[in-house]
Amino acid sequence: MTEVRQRVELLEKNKPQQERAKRTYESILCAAAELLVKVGVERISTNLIAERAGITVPALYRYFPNKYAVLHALGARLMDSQNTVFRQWFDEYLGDDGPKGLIGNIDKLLTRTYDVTRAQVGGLEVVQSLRAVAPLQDVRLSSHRLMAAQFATTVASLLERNEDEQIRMQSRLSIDAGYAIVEMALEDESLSADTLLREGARMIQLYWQDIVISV
Amino acid sequence: MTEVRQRVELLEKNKPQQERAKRTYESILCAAAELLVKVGVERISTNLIAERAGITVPALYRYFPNKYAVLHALGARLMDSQNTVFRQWFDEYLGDDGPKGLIGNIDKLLTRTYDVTRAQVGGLEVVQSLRAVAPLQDVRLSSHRLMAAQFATTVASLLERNEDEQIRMQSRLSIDAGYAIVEMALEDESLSADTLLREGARMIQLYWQDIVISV
DNA sequence: TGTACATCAGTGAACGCGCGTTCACTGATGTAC
DNA sequence: TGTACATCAGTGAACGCGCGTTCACTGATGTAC
Repeated sequence: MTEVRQRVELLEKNKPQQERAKRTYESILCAAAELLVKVGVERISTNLIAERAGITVPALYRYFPNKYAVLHALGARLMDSQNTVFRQWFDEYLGDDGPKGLIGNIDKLLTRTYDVTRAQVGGLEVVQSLRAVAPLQDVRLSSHRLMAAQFATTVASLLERNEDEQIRMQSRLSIDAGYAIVEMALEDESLSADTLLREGARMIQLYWQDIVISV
Repeated sequence: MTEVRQRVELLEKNKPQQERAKRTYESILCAAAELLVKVGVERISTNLIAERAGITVPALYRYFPNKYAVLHALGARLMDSQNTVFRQWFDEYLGDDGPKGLIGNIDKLLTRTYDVTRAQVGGLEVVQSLRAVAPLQDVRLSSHRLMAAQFATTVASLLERNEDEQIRMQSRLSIDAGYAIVEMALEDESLSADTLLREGARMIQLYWQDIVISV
């Protein structure tokens, strides 16, 4: 999605420095998250955000150039949480017995990712917006690419295999499948998140067992 | 996602009857699809759609009560195509040797779904909008539920197993995983769609081989 | 400890614009006779 | 084959409203002396 469409400034303007300003900044992000749930991406506006945050619109413009920058900040924060979860999981289960520690504990990763996304107000809506709004797509994509790269490098070295195109692709596929399963569990409330995540993890696990065996 | 948020009328108003009206109707859907690509869900409007379709706004209101109804029609049409692809694949590969015909040919299903989605202008953007816009979410969910139900019923009977909660969930998981992989191939152009779909199909296939064995 | 002052933070008011929506209307189509 | 007429399809003009954005301004905070 490197195509151009509409270029939009996503960089934030002034950083909040004083205590009061930091509270304002947070209340903007918080209001935006709530509105994402309440009215959706298609209806959210700087006016609505400022009103809900209890400030005037020019105060919002002090920190963000437009609504996309607000969503960007919100998305970047969530991707950060997810990356952190991944890194912690990775460090925790990367044992001495090759890639088995990782492959055998994918359910933990999915569950923790589910929990951390669910914990943030509007977590699911943020992810969906990152997907649907073109200027924000790179936030999600580069997060996934980062994790996939880390996974690929480590697993390749554990298997004493070259880190080739194939294993990078397999890693990326697994990362995205994992997130798709988490999103599915969040989207469809008629399903049991628990069993869904467990089965989803099993699917990815079986895939990697097959890859490992065939080496 | 049965929560209320904003209720929006999605039913279409007058059906086009005359030849000219059918062309108008089509040009509305076509313009909407193009605009979804060009400006995104957050910016699309009845004004823009009418302008691009070469008609005036009241003409659009003759057929649709609002922009959500237009997106709904667009989404329903795509889901229909995907359902048709699924049904055809299902009938084609449902052989006499149990579920092997289906399980062994998941790559065909993914490829055809990819092709049909790619063929529609704004196909990916439509799917992403169905996800991100709350009043439209049921279109996608019920499509996936339908396919999952069909798959579950058939596979359960082929395995001479009860169609219980578990096999329904496993079917649903597979359906959604499949679509996630197709969307991934459409989203990230830096990946080879071909190999991605093949590997993704293999992941789902290994999952079902394991389910079949454990009976 | 007190205060003057620089800088940071937020306000009120205003703007032009595109949005969704509706109205009474004109024009196009198709068919009954 | 021609035409009158009912119905279908699309128009032009208008509306109030919320949007994004900017301005000169007031008020709050923190610190140098």
